[in-house]
Amino acid sequence: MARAGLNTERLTRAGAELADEVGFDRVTVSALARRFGVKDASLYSHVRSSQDLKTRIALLSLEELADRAAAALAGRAGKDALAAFADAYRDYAREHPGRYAAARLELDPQTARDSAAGRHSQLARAVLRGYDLAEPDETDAVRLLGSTFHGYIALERAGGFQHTPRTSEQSWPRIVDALDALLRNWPAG
Amino acid sequence: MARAGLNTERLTRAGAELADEVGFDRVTVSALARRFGVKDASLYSHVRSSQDLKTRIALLSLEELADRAAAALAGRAGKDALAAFADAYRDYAREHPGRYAAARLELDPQTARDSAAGRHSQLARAVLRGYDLAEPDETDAVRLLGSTFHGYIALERAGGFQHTPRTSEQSWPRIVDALDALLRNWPAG
DNA sequence: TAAATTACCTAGGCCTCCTAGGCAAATGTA
DNA sequence: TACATTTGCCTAGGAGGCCTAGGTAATTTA
Repeated sequence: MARAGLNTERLTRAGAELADEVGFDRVTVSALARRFGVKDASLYSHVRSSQDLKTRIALLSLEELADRAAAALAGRAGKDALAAFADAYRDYAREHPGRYAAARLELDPQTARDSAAGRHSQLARAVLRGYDLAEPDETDAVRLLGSTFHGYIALERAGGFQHTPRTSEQSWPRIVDALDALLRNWPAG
Repeated sequence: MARAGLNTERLTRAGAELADEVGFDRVTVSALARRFGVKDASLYSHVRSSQDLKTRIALLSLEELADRAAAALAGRAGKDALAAFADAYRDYAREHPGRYAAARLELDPQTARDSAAGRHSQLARAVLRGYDLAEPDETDAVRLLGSTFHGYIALERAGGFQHTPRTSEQSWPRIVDALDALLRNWPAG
């Protein structure tokens, strides 16, 4: 019989696509096998477990997201950079909801260290170079930005902003404005 | 044979405890049945499905969390209220990680309307009464607060703040300071 | 071209979700 | 108190997901 030509990389990519189509939590070994027209057991030559598959999708997504954020920041500074950074995350989450969810998967510490997570905080620090923050304020500001963007995207995706006439679209740039103002006037310790 | 004395309420409470012990995503009908020493099938007289059980745990948690936030706000205003509100969420997440995760479950629109979610945004608006924001800034500020607190707690729980010497404990009050400063100096549209 | 490797298979075990139908305990009624 | 009704939990069983062991056929290497 002809072979399907599976390998870890292809499975990971197909898993990411599947996540975007049906949701990250619905990515299963069985569903992925079905997509390739092979039996579940066949996937275990390429992927150790269902958890391993999900982790690989998470790592892929973190890389993609870091690439996007880096591209968005190139040549920008100050508020411009802040807005571009913010939009890079939000746009990725809208275009690739499954991958974005994957990027939020809890990784074990070692895997996290080997991931693109470090690039993400470097990029956030790059945004802050346009403002005037000394340590430890810079670290706190990085945390604030990450928290706010992630939190907003999560609440938006969960439909949390649909109960008032003001759209999520309208609030978003104003929240970026507010963060910009805050970073320019960070309170003294 | 003696009966276990199950009912929807007891199952929901036990499910919430189970969530805190093993994680919300590990709450299963089987695990809950085991805890009561009955067969899985027996639970279906009290709960329609696994999803139904999880939704009930989510609603319970949202109520509890709103109660806590309301109690924290009583008699406070301004930055005091902001800090108490923030701490109420974070403390609940630490004491009841499974319930907190449950409270973030995506609810269908009707269920969300019937939930305590509305109380949560009312409480956030109460915090903002200590600041001087007109609509639509107030709505945007509510969204910012919700996003930031939720995002921070999520990143903290995922171990996202463990890669630098600055602890999450140190950053948190500074982020509350920063939000207070921002609310006092909200940028003009 | 033969040997070694690799890709996928079958078979089967375990777990979770959920339905159907049954019996026995608790509760209501005469 | 006796019977009827309701209700709580049961057994049986199907479907689907995860994963292992062991096999065979396709491909690559020597």
